[in-house]
Amino acid sequence: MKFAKIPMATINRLSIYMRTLQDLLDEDVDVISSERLAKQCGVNPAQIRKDLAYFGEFGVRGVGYRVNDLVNQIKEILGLQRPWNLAMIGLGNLGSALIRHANFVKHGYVFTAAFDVDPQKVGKRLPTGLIINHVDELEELIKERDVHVGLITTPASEAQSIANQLVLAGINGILNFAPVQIQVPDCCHVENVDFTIKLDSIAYHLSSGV
Amino acid sequence: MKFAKIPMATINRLSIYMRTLQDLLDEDVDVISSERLAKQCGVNPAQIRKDLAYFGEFGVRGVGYRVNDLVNQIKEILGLQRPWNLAMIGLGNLGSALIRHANFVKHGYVFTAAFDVDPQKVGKRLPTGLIINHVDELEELIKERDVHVGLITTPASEAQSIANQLVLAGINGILNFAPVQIQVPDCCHVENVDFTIKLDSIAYHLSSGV
DNA sequence: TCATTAATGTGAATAATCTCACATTAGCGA
DNA sequence: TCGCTAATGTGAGATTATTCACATTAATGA
Ligand SMILES: NC(=O)c1ccc[n+]([C@@H]2O[C@H](COP(=O)([O-])OP(=O)(O)OC[C@H]3O[C@@H](n4cnc5c(N)ncnc54)[C@H](O)[C@@H]3O)[C@@H](O)[C@H]2O)c1
Ligand SMILES: NC(=O)c1ccc[n+]([C@@H]2O[C@H](COP(=O)([O-])OP(=O)(O)OC[C@H]3O[C@@H](n4cnc5c(N)ncnc54)[C@H](O)[C@@H]3O)[C@@H](O)[C@H]2O)c1
Repeated sequence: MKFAKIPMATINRLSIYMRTLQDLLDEDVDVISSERLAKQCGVNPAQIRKDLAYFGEFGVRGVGYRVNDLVNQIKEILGLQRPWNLAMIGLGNLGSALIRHANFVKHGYVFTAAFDVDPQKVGKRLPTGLIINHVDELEELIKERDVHVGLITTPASEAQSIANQLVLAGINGILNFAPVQIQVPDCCHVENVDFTIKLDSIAYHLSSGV
Repeated sequence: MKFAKIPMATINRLSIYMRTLQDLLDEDVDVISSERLAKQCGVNPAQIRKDLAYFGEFGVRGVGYRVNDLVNQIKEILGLQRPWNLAMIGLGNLGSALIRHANFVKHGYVFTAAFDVDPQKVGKRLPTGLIINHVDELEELIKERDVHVGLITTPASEAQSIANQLVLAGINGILNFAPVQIQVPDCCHVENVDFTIKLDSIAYHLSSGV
């Protein structure tokens, strides 16, 4: 089953499996079957086995998966055995809430740069110790601090312009929180986060006969 | 094409179309073809036509779609022609950032209740004027204020317990920001928001040969 | 050592989703 | 009025994703 094209959905599920497995580790669970893991993750057991089968054989037949090993295997698959450096662009309500959130560090993501245009904010030191720089210094600092991924939390009107600057600075991954579709060259991978889409989906389900 | 089962993916895309169309309205665009809209939304033109075809015929052959009409049609489909009342549970970093965000109101979502357990927070008035109540009063106030959807922004350890309380209070829709899979009866629709999954996906793409 | 067992790994079947290609039709101008 | 044009609406086909079902195999204990 090697070298097949990997479904995007598989990659996303691997993240979910990993989080659940990490919780299980905290509860001192050593081994888990695809059936039990599936129940906790809300998926089909065969789905888990198939997802993993794209990358190798990680289980023990008749036994299940060793939780600790599987976490490491999934980290390896996703490229999370190394730290990733992040830059936040836009330190408003959302950007500030995100950057102080401990969960990122826990998963190997480190903010090594933060940018804004507001003179009130530029120069300030964040709780993490990081200093907010002016967006004019974006290209220089992104290269200097080896930033891999940019998080856009500016107003929507600025998002495309920021994306352009990030691409110019050599960034290949963007997590965009602004509610616009940004255009980038193929070399750059964009993921969008938009909560209101999820709310709309709930509204639809509540309206249309549940 | 009526009365077919509607793909979940279609519902999510309708939200995206709607946002893009609203932007177009602001730019005084009256009419748009599926081709142009598709480009802006990053999808296939036939996809848009098919998505809309599940619900009726909204375009004009040879011309395109009237932007204003289509926005209204999509709102109708998604159940957004009426306001939805939200409750935020957990007014920490994330909850506070979200509740002061103007975008929700713009899309017809109104926070009518906010809950926490922290004595420092309970009783305080938010910028919107809403007062934070103790989570003990959750059931009572949710019924009283006709809340339809609950947003969980408590620590992960509390999320399941809050979900249980929301269900007991009669809530049928939950937007969960805590990084755990919560279990609810079928009558309740849950959507999860987890940014780190998106980051993992970016990490995967950056690692595996781009 | 070898049968038993339990849960994996996977080919095949099914289901869901997307894309193509084109017949259809509203609007427009001659 | 009628033909032309441009873009919709949609059946059929292609693709992608999920689930089933079972052959396979590591561990265990008699
Ligand atoms: N806050 C939320 O809960 C929330 C929810 C969903 C989406 N969003 C989106 O996230 C984005 C940020 O939301 P927010 O509530 O934090 O807004 P905000 O206004 O509080 O913050 C925006 C920040 O971006 C800075 N900024 C503006 N232009 C800039 C530029 N060119 N370069 C760098 N920085 C710049 C501003 O100075 C400000 O600090 C918006 O696009 C919003 O729609 C926010
Ligand atoms: N902040 C982020 O950027 C971010 C990002 C991703 C996910 N999340 C998740 O969102 C959740 C909240 O994150 P945060 O950074 O705002 O945390 P936080 O600690 O700042 O806020 C949590 C709030 O919940 C309240 N709370 C605790 N128990 C409660 C209960 N039983 N009932 C009601 N309120 C209760 C606390 O008093 C606090 O105000 C966490 O699950 C976190 O993992 C946060």
